[in-house]
Amino acid sequence: MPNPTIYDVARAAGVGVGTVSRVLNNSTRVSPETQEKVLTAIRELGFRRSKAARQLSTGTQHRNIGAIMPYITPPSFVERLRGMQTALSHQANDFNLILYTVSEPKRQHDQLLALIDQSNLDGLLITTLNVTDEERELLTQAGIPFVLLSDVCAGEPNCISPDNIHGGYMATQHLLELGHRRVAYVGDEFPNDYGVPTGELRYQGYVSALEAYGVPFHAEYAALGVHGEEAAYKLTQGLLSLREPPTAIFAMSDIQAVGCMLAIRAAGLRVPEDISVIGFDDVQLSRYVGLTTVRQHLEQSGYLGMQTLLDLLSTPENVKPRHLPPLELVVRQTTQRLNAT
Amino acid sequence: MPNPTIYDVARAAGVGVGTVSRVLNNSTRVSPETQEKVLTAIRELGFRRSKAARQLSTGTQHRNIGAIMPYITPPSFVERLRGMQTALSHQANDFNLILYTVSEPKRQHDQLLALIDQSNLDGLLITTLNVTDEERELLTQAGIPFVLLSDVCAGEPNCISPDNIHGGYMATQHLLELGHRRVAYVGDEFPNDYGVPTGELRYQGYVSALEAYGVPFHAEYAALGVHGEEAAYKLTQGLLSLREPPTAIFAMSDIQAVGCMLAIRAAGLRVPEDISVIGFDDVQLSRYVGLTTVRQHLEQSGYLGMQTLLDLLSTPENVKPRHLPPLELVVRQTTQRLNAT
DNA sequence: CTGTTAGCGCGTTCAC
DNA sequence: GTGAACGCGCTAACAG
Repeated sequence: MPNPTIYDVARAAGVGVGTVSRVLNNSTRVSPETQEKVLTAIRELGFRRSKAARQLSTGTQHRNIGAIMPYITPPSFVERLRGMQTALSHQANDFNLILYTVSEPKRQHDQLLALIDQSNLDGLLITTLNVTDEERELLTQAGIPFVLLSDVCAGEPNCISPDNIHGGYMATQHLLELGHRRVAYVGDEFPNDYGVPTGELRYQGYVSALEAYGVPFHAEYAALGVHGEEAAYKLTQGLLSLREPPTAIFAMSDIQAVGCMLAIRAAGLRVPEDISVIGFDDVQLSRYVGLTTVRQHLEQSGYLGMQTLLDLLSTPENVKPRHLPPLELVVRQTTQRLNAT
Repeated sequence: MPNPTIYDVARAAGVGVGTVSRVLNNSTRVSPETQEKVLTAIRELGFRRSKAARQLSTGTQHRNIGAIMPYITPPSFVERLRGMQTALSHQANDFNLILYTVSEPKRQHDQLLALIDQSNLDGLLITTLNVTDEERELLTQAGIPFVLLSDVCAGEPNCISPDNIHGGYMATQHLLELGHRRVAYVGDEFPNDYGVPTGELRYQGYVSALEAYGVPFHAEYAALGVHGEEAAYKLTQGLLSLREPPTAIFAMSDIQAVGCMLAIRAAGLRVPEDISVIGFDDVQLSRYVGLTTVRQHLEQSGYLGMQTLLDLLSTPENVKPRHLPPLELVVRQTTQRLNAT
């Protein structure tokens, strides 16, 4: 008997199901001896009551909101997650937040299908993941409202996303304004495994800033690789070994900027005296290491995403799109004027 | 009509519930016109099918594991969370991970009760939170196995926890071995809001190391406050303004160590030339800032905690306690021999 | 105090 | 193709 029910327990204990239910909910008084009989029966059968049946019977609907993202390793994802959780605790305490990560990029589609099929979700927050039209259709068909926190949905009301092209422009502009001309870019290769163009957009911003300032683009200054600090470290080593190494680097994320700085220092050079570095995101870490960066209000984007989703759940007809504050240049200690020292 | 059912939909569409069910699962063929009728009825009524009923009927049990922690702000919590998630994706893909944070310490008990009462959980991972005997009793009574990742359960099989006293000793010992005698401690005040003695234990390690090395304890070197980088910053300022400031600081967490370093540098002093700093945890951040620390394998502790819980769920009778690797001293660039420069 | 029974909302046979 | 039953496991209201 794989899944014993209260009936099995009742039979084993020689009582009625009502009695079993009572001891389960230790509600009304049950005689100590029958209570004991029931308890032992439960133990021996390994009985565990079905949540579904309980919910159905009591009418207590559990509301679940899923948050799916590639992983929770880079701080930027965690900060968004925190924003979501905060919004939930502020506005809707009766929702569960279920965390999903994509174990493998190839499995993303299957995982999404599983989520939809299980249909256990009332809403879904999709972070930095591409969603095909077919998947959107399945989601809406399954009645699961969703909000996207990525660049694949710009302009849609259920989309929270900064202007990454502009952000890339801002970062590069900052370096150019400081007099740098040999400005390198370190970022994700594109298209990436998750089909999200964030890296490409920031790169575009980089290219167009160079153009705007009349600085010729050099392909060797564009160092693209997988995401993360380690990869950025290696890419930077490559940059440093150029016959004309850059005097400034724009890394498309703070975590990659940290990798750059580590590589620069490992090579015996100083930041910013020898090479300026600017990142992107402004995660907490950046304050600690004094990194100049472009702030994209990550936590708030999670917060707004959750708010939008809750709107979608309560008043689907009438959701006003919520907007992120504009990107901000945050100047700290890793950038300086060319030849200032 | 707040919660329309398939019956309502069927009536509105002038069909039977079976048909509605069919279009819902777009299984067997339904005539396009009736399909349309049903769809519009669904839309107009705002019908959403009950997950509970569906689960009950299909027999698909959803398995949920809860992870509750005070917050997800400090990286140490996130790293444990990541370990849990990884273990889940490795060993049991059919479990959901539901994240709970304690909005207010006072509400901790109520939130736990709500979790138990909703009884939506198959298991619970409790991180850095104190659990009273009464709460444990309620949990077991509700048939919810749980694993504790904190210091309130040392020795129990469902407990994952490092030897924090020893860790505090190790950190302090490192500083003392380097010749420091004016060794300060920066850490959480105790008892803290969440009733967890971690801070107190590390502090005990600090005190006993001093004693072992024959270094008199000075109360003014023990700087206690709320958790976090900002508080550590201020505590350090206080330490620096002493007539005999410390030459070394043991901060009970890496994040607090960062606060110390920021304060030291803001005061125009250098780390480690003027003051050595050692932290505790070895979160990712610490590698980036070159912090000397005591590694407690946070991610792995989340991983082991989840494994233990899964054991508890599958073979309750036969769970072998899982052990964390021993604490490790990780020497980087924020500590040096007294007067070495 | 305790056994019995009627739903909870949906999926799924069955006959039609 | 479609409607009408039954059952999923549990709670609650009702008799006893």
